[in-house]
Amino acid sequence: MLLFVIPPNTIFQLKKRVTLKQIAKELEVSVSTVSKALKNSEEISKDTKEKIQAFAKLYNYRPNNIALSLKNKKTKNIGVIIPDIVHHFFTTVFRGIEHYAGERGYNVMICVSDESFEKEVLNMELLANGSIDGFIMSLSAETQEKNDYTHLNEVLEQGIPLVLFDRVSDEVLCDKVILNDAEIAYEAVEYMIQTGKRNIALITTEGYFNVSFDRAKGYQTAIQKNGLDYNGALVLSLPYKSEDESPIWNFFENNEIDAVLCVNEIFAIKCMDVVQRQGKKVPEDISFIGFTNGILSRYSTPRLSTVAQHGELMGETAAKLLIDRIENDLEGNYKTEVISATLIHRESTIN
Amino acid sequence: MLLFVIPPNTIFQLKKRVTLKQIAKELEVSVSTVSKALKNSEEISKDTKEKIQAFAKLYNYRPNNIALSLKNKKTKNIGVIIPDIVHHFFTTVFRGIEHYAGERGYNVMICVSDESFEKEVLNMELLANGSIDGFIMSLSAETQEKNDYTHLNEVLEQGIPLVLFDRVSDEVLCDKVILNDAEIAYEAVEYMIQTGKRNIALITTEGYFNVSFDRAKGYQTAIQKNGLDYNGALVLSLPYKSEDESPIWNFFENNEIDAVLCVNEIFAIKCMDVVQRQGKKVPEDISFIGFTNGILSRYSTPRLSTVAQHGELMGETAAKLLIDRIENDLEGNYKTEVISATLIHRESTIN
DNA sequence: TGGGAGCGTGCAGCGCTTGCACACGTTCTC
DNA sequence: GAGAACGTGTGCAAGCGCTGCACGCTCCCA
Repeated sequence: MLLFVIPPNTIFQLKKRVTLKQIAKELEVSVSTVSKALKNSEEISKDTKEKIQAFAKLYNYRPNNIALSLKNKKTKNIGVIIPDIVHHFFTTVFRGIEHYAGERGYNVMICVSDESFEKEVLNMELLANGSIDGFIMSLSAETQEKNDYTHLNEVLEQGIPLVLFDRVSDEVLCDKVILNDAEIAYEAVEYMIQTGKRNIALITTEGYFNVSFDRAKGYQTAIQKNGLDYNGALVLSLPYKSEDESPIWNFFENNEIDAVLCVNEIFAIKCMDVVQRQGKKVPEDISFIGFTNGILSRYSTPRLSTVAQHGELMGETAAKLLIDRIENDLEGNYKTEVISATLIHRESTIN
Repeated sequence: MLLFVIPPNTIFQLKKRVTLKQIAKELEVSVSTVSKALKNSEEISKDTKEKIQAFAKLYNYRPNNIALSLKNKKTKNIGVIIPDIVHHFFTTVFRGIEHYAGERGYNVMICVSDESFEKEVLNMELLANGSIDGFIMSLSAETQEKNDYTHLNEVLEQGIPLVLFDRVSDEVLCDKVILNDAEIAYEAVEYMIQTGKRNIALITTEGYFNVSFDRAKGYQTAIQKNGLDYNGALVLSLPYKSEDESPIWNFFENNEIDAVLCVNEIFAIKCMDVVQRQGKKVPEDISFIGFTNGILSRYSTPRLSTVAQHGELMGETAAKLLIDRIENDLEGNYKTEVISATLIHRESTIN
C-alpha cells in the first residue's frame, strides 16, 4: 500500500496528509483521473470513481487549501483589521463577521492595529500579498488623526475589496457599515430633556474619531432644537486611555449638570462613580446614558442606560457586503449600510 | 513598459500586483534571474541586480504569499481556536498570541467554537488542510464534557504542532500553558480565612471544565488544611449562561455564608449584587473573590478582589511554544508551562 | 469504415525557488 | 597561437498540489 515518507528522526509515525499524486501512484492512474474522480466527474467510469473515492476516504484525503488558492486565485480567507481586540464593541462585531463568514465558507485572519497607523499599514501589506480575498476594517485612531488613507486606496486599486465599519472615512471609496450615531445621540439627549433635564453634558474622546464627531453633532442639535442653550463648557474631552480621574472630578464639581451623554461605556461608568462619590444620586440628581451595550452597563450600579450598537449585526452586514463583492463583479456601486442603534433604558435614567 | 491585463468590465484601472514573470518579460531576462536578483544572489551581476531591484521597487513588487507557502510548505500562519471571543480572558490571551506571533512574522487565523464540539472539529479540519503551520487552542465546553479528543490527536499525528491553553486535557500529548488554578484558589480561600471568615462558599460552573475542577480542589484543600469543615452545601454550581437569579438568591438566603470564591468574574458580580440587595454588606458581612481581572472587577461596586490570570502572558507563552516547535524539530519533549496567577486585593475583601 | 460515445491521460500553468547546465569570454599552457 | 582550463553570468527545468483543456485510445454502431 501507500508508502509514507518517514523522516528518520521522527519518534512516532506521522500520517502526513495524502496527495492526489500519491493516490494516483498507488492506484496506477493519472493525477487528473484522481482529481476528476473525487469531483464525481462524468468523464470517469463508475468503477474507477468508486475505487478512487474509497481509497481517498480510507486515507482521509483532503485537498490542500494552499494549492487550491494558488490555482483559483481565491483564498476563501478574509482579513479583519481592528484597532483593539479587548474591547466589547469590536469583539461583538468580530463575532458577527466570524459567524457570517463561516456560513459562507470563509475563514478569518485577524490583525490588531493597536490604534497605530504604522501597524495598520504593515498588517494590510502583509495580508494583501495574496493571503486574503478582501478586508474588513475599522480605522485606527492614528489613521483618523493623520487622515492618511493611501494604504487603503492602494489596496482598492489592486482590486482587493474592502469594507469599512464604524470608524470610516469619506476619502475612501468602498462599502461601509456605520451606525446612525448622530440620530441616536439626538434621541438620547432628547429623552433626557423630556424627563426634565436641562443641563446636559457630553463626555467625549480626544481626537478625531468620526463617530465621536457625529455623536457630538447629534448632541448639539438635540440641545438646540429643544430650545436649550448650547454650552461648550458642558462638553468634556477625555483621553482615550487614562487612569487620572481628576478632570472628571473637577468637571462635575464646577458645573451644574443634571444629565450626561457619554460616547462610550467606560466613560459613563467612571463618571457615574465619581458623581456618586460626590454625593449625587443617579438618576434623580443626574442621569446617564452611555454608548455600547457591554457587560459593564448591565452590571454597574445603577444599571447603565445605554445605546446598543448591535455589533454583531454590523459584523454580519460588513461580511455580507464583502463576500458579495468578492464573489460578484459589482463594478463600483459602493453601498453604505446604516445600522440603527437602539436606546436601552435601565436604572441610570428617569423613566 | 509593463502591460497590465485590464478586464474589459473594469471601470477604473486596476494596478494588479506584479509577478516575477511580468518583470522578467519586461526586462528581457528569465524568471529565475529576477528571483535571484531580488534575493541579492551572488550569481547575478551587480548591474543586472540593480536594474531588476529598481524596477521591482518601482512597481512595488511583493512576493505572493500563497505561492511561497506552496513552495516552502510553510504558511507562516497560526490557527487559534477559542470557545468564545466576547470574553475578557480569551480576548487577552488572544492579544498576547497576536502580539508575539506578529513579532515573529506569523499571522493569526481565528475560529470560534462557540463551546460546540462540532464547530471545533469542523474548524480544525478546515485549517488543518494546509492553511496553518500549527494550532493554539482552548477546548470547548462540549469537548471537555464529551471527553473526545480524536480531532486533536489526528492533527498531532499529521505532524501539525498544537498548543493547548487554560482548558486542556491529559489525554492530548502536546505543549500546554495553564494557570496554577488549584494553588491560587487555595491562596484566595486561605486569605479569606485569615481575615476571619469561616463559612466560605464556592460558586462554580456546571460541567467538566478542568479549570473549575482544579479551583474546587484548591478551595477544598484550603478549607481542610485550615481546620475548617468542608461542607458540600456551600458549593453552588451555576449554568454557564443563564439570566435566572433565583438559585443565587436562594443559595445566599438559606446558607450562613461570610465569604465567597467565584470561578469567574460574572458570577462574582451577580452574587455581590444579590447579596447587597439582601441587605448584606460587602466585605464586612461577606467577602468576595472572583477569577479574571476584567473590566467588570475594576468598575463594580464595590471593586472586586480577584485572581489575575495574566492572559496576555499566557498567550505569548503559548505562541512561543508553538512557533519554537514549528521552527525546530523538538521531537516530543512536550512542555507544560504554568503561569502564576496573582491575587488582586480590592474592596470586596477585608484588608 | 467513419465517427461518436465512453474513459482516461498528458500537459500546461498558478507564482515562486533552486540546483545545475550552458554559453561566453578570458587566461593559461605548451 | 591553438586548445585547455577556468570564471562569470544567465537560463532551464523540476517541483510544490491541484485543475482543466486538448487529446488519444478503444469499442461499437450505422
